[in-house]
Amino acid sequence: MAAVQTTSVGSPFGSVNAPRRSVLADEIYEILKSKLMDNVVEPGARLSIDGLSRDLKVSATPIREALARLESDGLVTKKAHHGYTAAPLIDARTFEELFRMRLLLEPACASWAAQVATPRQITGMEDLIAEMKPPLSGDGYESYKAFASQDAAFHVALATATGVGLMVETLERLRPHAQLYRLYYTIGIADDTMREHERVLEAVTRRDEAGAAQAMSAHLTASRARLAGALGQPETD
Amino acid sequence: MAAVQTTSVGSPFGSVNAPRRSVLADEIYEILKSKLMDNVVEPGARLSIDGLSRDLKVSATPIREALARLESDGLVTKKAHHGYTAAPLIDARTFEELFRMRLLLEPACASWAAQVATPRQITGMEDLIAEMKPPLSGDGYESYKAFASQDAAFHVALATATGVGLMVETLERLRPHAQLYRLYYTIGIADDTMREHERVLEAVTRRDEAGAAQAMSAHLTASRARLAGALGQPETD
DNA sequence: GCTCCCAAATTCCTATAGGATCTACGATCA
DNA sequence: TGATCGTAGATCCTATAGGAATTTGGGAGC
Repeated sequence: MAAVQTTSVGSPFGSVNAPRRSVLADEIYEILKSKLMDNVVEPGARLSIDGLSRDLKVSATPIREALARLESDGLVTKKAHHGYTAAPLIDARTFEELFRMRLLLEPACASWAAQVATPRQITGMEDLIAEMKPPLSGDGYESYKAFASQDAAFHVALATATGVGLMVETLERLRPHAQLYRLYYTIGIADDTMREHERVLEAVTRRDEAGAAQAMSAHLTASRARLAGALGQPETD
Repeated sequence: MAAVQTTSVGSPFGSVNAPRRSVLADEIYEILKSKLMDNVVEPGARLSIDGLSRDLKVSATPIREALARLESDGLVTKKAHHGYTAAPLIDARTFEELFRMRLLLEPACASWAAQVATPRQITGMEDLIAEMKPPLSGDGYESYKAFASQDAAFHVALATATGVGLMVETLERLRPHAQLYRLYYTIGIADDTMREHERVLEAVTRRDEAGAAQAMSAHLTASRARLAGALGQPETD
């Protein structure tokens, strides 16, 4: 490795000529996390250390380190002497557990946000809702993924507006949207999500804690009902 | 490394002559996790990869991997080119957040357990309460740690009795007792904890969901009040 | 006495090498 | 024909080596 450490053309990480501010293991971690969250790496797929090392043109050391972190994140599973596997697709039990936890956490989250959200945060959430673009009938997979990402962004912004870091961490750890977005594609998207977000935000904006909680409950209950139909169906993509 | 891989006398992991069933990195992870949870490694302490490598008589590779996992677990923090540091002691803000999250999660947890706990699970929790031994005045640090461990065990058993794996994971992720037990030592222990556990369990046993939730709320509120006094005080050990 | 600079030591980070383990395939035997 | 065994190749796991980055200590200058 050259003494001037730049991420130059030809390196595994694109062509930005900038001094390296992070270490390779961190960058590998982000790349792999992104691929896992986006399901570029299919749930259940083998992740070969040597294969990734060849693909990304780095040694196994940062790969191992990144995979170790991702294991603790719950995004991959490891079996000794067998290697790593992407965490499996959500099953019916986990789906129910996930919504059960969300129905416990997120109405409270909305209620807390109704107490303390700043006008700036509220405006930010309005922007997020305005930017949501439900996929049109016949749109490709990517637009469903983008919509799920926008959906997630609203929920994260709401959690952030509570000012309770542990709430943000707890919800992020559940990774609802990364787990659910493939189900969106299967059953299509209704416009209801955006309207439901708006109702949550309206209650937050008028500092109506109970209303915010109730609106979030309604959103999640409806979301669960919408997605549940997709659980038993094979992928259509 | 010999073809017959045994953890023989003289290896870093004690003197049990048994075939190796796990890999070194996993074992290092458990050792370090234990030291961090038990505060054998002080909060805020540097964790030198080379130092640990020398101490544990293994190469840096499994150390790095174990530390990477522990980073994602939230037990250590890493700064590029500086290395790893044990996560700091709980501060007042985190303390408040922690109880806020617990007051959201654990009453619901108790309520769910009241719905579905098996008689066997209830008996198990009774045993856990019976085994709790509050430290006597003048007892050493270790008995406080043991009590905190018993305290934690009851909460974990209750979460397990809900049958909701995500609830168990979510509470484990918060690691309340590992974070709080040093505060127990500072302010001493009242007998109230055991009585409060008993009240929770009585409500669970008679399937009183609301009663279980209320008893858990009361327990956590009292626990918070008991421990809050210790937060601003310097360590006395 | 304080500050700055430089060199040496230490530590972090990654690549490489080698051994252990697993998997797949072909050959042999009953 | 099916089961078993052996071998080769692939992959996982750990140790070691070397370079990069940071820290530490000592000396010089103000």
